[in-house]
Parts: sequence; structure tokens; C-alpha cells
Amino acid sequence: MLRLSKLTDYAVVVLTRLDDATEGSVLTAPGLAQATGLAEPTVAKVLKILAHAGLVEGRRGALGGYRLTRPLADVPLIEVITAMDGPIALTACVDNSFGVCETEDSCPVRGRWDRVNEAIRRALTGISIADLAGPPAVVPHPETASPIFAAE
Amino acid sequence: MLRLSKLTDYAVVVLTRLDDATEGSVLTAPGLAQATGLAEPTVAKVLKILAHAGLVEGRRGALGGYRLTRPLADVPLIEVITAMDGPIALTACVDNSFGVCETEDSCPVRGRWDRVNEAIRRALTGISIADLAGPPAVVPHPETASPIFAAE
DNA sequence: TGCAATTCGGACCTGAATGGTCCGGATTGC
DNA sequence: GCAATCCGGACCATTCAGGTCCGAATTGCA
Repeated sequence: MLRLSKLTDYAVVVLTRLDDATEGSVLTAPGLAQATGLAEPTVAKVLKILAHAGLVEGRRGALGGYRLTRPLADVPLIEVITAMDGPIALTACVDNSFGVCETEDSCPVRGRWDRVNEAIRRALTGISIADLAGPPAVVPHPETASPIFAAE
Repeated sequence: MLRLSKLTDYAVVVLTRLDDATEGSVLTAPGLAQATGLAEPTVAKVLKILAHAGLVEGRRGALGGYRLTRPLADVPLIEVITAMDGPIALTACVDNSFGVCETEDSCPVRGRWDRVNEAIRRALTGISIADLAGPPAVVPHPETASPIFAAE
């Protein structure tokens, strides 16, 4: 279905919540869980991954918690997706992995998916998390707006 | 990983092969399987789905087989993906499906994914199957990573 | 008219990956 | 020293895609 994992969805929700208190203060994982309505362990897992990717910063000890490392406007959606779901790769025949495909010579689309990957990558790079949580519907008309993807 | 299913990949391969003999003649599923190097049942399954989507046409009986209903240049990639993987939908919170999400009011990104879906949808609409199988499939040296997709 | 070849449509099973949970260890503030 | 919190990993269950198979319908040929 060309869908991304739920964890990524959760990540966006958590990040958005985390944006509410970025003024020096931090939010705990249980607090975020309650605010988002998600299960505590799940939120903790998401935060761990995000922290590993450098999108959030964890502070240990009592009065510890998480905070954003940058404003959400500076976080492209693709970065979150890459952090949560791994690199964008529609098929296995990507990144020139020879040998995995037993029909290399007879496969006429070898390496062609790169174009598609790149197109999607570009589309995702042009959208920030702030855009997702941002002001009401700033999506006028993609064709007139920024040419996120170059359909050549 | 934001990946699409292998079946979609197979579909593109099969469609490309099918394009070799679109001059009135038809190709059988076993024949296509041999030509593509894929398993027979798998090819048959792909063809069934594609036939259901109207992308190919099956002719029963002896001397039967499959043929394309239109030139590959007129088949946008998104049509194949939709046929194989279902509609493009990155998350479950799409198309205003209320009720499925227990944290509707506290979810700040509700309906926001539509933008992303639309962006990807557009990116995929601009690419046809013919583009994937098209001109000089130059995949010479993987390590050098020649930018097949003109990254402008 | 009967037979063989082929597609068609569905159901079925297996395997992998995601989603979700849990526990021990490390760190920090009181 | 104690409590609260993050950190890192391992762990299990469920879901779903991938792949296979079989019977039914259709068509061409002898």
C-alpha cells in the first residue's frame, strides 16, 4: 500500500506535542504518552529512535525528559521517515545491489527505480513537520506552488 | 521502509516484457515466467491482478495468452502501484476516517498526511512504465553511482 | 462433437517484519 | 543514599505480504 509504519505516524504526533514546551523545559515520556493518548512504552520507543537520530534530546535523571533539538520547521518529513522506517527504498533492486536478483540481465528495470525513489524523496524533503502540524491548510495547489518534484 | 511490494516490481517487469510482443500476438504466463525468470504461479498472479485492473487483457483457451491494452507510455506508474498495492495511503488516518483513532482530538496531524499523499501521488503520476523501461538502461558501474535521475 | 490447452478465480499456507512490551543498567537531582 | 528518569537491548505476538495450489470456465483443434 506504499504506507509507512505507524511508528512514523506516532513520531510526528510526539514531535508536535514536544513542540509545545520547547522553552527550556522538557517533557517526560509518560507525560507525552498521556498527552498523545499513546501507550507509554510505545512513546518511549519512538523517543529513543528519535533521540538516536538527533531529532530530540534526552536528559536523564530526576526532572529529566525530552526536548527538541531544532524547531519543527527545520525538520523535513523525510528525516523522520528515514529515522523511523529506514532509508527510502521502494524495491530491493536499489542501490545497485547485484547478486540478489537472479534475473539481472533479463530485468529491464534495473536501476530504474532510482528515479522514482528520488522523486518521492524530493516530495518528502519539501515538507516539514511544522507543515504537517502547522496552520490550517496551507496547501493551495501543488502544481502552482513549489515544484517539489520535478516530473521532468 | 516506505517500500512497495515485490508484486509491484514484478508487475513492471512483466509489463515491460509484455511490450515486446504487442503486435496482435499474445504471450502466455509460462512464457513470460521463463522470459522474466520469475516463478510461474507468481507471474500468473501478477497477470491476474493486472487483468483485473484493465492493464492487460487475457485471452482464454488454446493459443490464449496476455497482451497489453495500451502502450506502456500511457500507463502511469501510479496506476500499476494502485492496482497491485492498493491506493496510496501512508497512514490509516487518511480520508477522514473517524473513529479508528482513539486520540482524534489530541492528534495534531489529523488530515495533514493528505498533503504528503498527494505529493507522492503526483510524483508517481508523472512517471510512466515506459519511462522505467525506457531509453538506455545505463547501469554500468554501481560503485560510481552515476546519477541516473538527473538530480539537477 | 470431444479433447486438450489455457486462462480465470478463489482459497490456502508459510514466513517475515512490524508493533508493542518488558527488564536491567546508567545517570541525575533532591 | 534514594527516587525518578532515560538508555539500550532483547523478547514475543500479531498481522500481512509472498507464494502455491486446485477446480472451473473458455476456446481452438482434431
